[in-house]
Amino acid sequence: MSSKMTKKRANLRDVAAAAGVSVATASRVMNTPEAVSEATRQKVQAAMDSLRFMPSAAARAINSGRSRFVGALVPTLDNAIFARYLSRLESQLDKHRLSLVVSTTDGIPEIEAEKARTLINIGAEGLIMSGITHRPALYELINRGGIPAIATSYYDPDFALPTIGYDNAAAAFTALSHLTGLGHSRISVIHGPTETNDRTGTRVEALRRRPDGAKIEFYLEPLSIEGGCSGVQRVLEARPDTTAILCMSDVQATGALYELQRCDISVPGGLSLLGIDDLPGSAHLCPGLTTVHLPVARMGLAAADAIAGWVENGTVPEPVLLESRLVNRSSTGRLGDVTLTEVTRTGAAD
Amino acid sequence: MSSKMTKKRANLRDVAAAAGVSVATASRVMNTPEAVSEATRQKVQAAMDSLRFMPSAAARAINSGRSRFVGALVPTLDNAIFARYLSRLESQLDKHRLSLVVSTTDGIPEIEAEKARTLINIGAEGLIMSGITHRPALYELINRGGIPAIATSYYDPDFALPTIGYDNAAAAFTALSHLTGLGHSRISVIHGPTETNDRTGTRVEALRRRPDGAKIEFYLEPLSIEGGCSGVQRVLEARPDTTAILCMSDVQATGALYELQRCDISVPGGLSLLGIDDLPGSAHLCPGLTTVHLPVARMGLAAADAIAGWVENGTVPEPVLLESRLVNRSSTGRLGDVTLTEVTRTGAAD
DNA sequence: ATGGTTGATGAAACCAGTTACATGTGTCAA
DNA sequence: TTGACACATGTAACTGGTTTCATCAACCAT
Repeated sequence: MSSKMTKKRANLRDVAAAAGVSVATASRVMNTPEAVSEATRQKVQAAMDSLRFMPSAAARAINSGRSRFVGALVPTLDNAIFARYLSRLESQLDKHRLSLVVSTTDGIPEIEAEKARTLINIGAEGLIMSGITHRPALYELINRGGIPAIATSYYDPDFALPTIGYDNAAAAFTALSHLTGLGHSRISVIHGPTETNDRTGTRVEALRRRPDGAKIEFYLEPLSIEGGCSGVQRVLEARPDTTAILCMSDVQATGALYELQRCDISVPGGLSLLGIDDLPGSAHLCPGLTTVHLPVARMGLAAADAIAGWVENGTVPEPVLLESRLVNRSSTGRLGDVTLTEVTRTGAAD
Repeated sequence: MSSKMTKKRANLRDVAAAAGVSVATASRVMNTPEAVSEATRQKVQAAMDSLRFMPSAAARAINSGRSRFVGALVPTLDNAIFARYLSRLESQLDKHRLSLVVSTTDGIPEIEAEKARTLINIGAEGLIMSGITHRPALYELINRGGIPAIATSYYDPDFALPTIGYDNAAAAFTALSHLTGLGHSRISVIHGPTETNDRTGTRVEALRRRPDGAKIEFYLEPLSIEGGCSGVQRVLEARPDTTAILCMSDVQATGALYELQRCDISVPGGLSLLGIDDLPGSAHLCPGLTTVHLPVARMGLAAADAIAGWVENGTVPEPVLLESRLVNRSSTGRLGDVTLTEVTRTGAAD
């Protein structure tokens, strides 16, 4: 055994001692090398290399008060809509030299609050949440720490936190209007949980309040392809005179389309199908899914800028409303009409 | 103006002073409350509440030497295969009370090295990378800091770092064998970049070395739906006698299927189509995409356990080989045969 | 020759916690 | 009555950097 088996990672004191300088000088070599003479710089550099010195992130953070990362809370990563959003969020945060910690909540408020606590415990400088419905404990946490926090996927200028998102009620109504404009009045809506998901809740509520002359029935299903499948089964059984199915998410619409095809019901000849989200794959279903495009990439970008401005300069961001819009592909048609509408080839980039 | 506008966040000293105790006692209230008398505990707790005290993550980290988060480097979040993987990675890391920082590299080694540096700078305790081809600078970084790091999506027991993944060559060969077994011999392969992506590179190389009696031509295309579309265009132009198209990723296969349908070429009647990945949506294309299932969810789970064990106990993980397997749906058929094979309804959960 | 300025460096305080060790008090058995 | 011991608490060292301030030598203009 050698006399010194010190495996401990070298710190700045070790480096300084090895180089025969003070810790202050060693520190300067890292942060303000121009303030150190060339000879000393090289001495210290050599010591750092031979000791395999790596600065401690925690020690840095304790001085700067900065951790250089923020946390995002999303229901799931398995839905492409969130993946797309996070993708842009991460790349834009990177431009602000900020990293992204991702936490999934499964859409459960308790888990969200718990994960938010974890994010703050590990040092997140800011929080980006999904929607505006959260546990009181989460708000207390944010208030207590004065943590910059924004809510996304939902626009509400009156909300306590800055919101960056789209008008979910308008998106649902855009979808409904498209169907009623095509002559449909017996419409079945397949949607995910509304209790814990305010985006879905707002969409459903908008349709209940402004049925636009249509007779709408609602079917609650899990937010998955399978949910879309079973939703269609229920619709066909309970309401065979339905002429159009409106899914509150493209994931469910994908499942619905699959099930309709399995039942040999042509779309849009036999039944019109409409989604909300505009996933990357929705354009490539057959027929291409008509849907309401949600600008999640722009949202990721805006959210990144907003939280970055807040944590860097203390600028509390303004709410941002992003416009959703109908993407007319081939899964919807005029009532009683078999002519296909023009195909929009690929999804929009935003 | 009030006499004290001290906006600075309260620290433990402030709390201790307000409660009339020492910092040590205040600290104990947080960490070992059972070692503090009930009366003192309440005094301190009250002081913490009124001062809105929040412990500093950095100060904690500097003492414990733990940051409680690890970093993952993936090419992109936009491909569902990575989203699925990260989804499971994150949920399993959470069981180890570890958070996940996600960094995307666009498959560019320089960006990967840079982002790895950033991850370590902000304090990541471990690194989970994709594939085994990286810049020397990245290895130096890992070695210098002695940072636990594993490579995923690739199995190679001889690699310097522990690998957790599948045999990419075997996956490609499984796909090829399926096609040759159905009588196909004029096969066109559409694949993504091989220079920067060793997973794709290994798959392509495997097919070049063991063509299994087939005449294979290779078409390099971007790893996107559009890449699949243009790949099909090139195949139809350059090699119209092709009887089967093998895509090295489901994303490209999705685009290929779309383009084939646009050209009124039935699948598998006119042409067989095969993918690799088994995305959640692949089962719901029409026809359902026959593909090689890559166990990315199991991989996320294994990677989480591996890196957690390493950072918690110093246990260097063993390489893990995960089996891929063919998922036979309806996009491939016997040469000259129009009979559809049985449909596998949904993707496997792993 | 001398006062002023610049440049390089070190000593020590500081950030915000944790924790080893010391101290003091109260209880109980010998 | 005293020694032993548990319990509650305080003192101060410690984590690993950054930064302020002081020091000192070299250089330059007066």
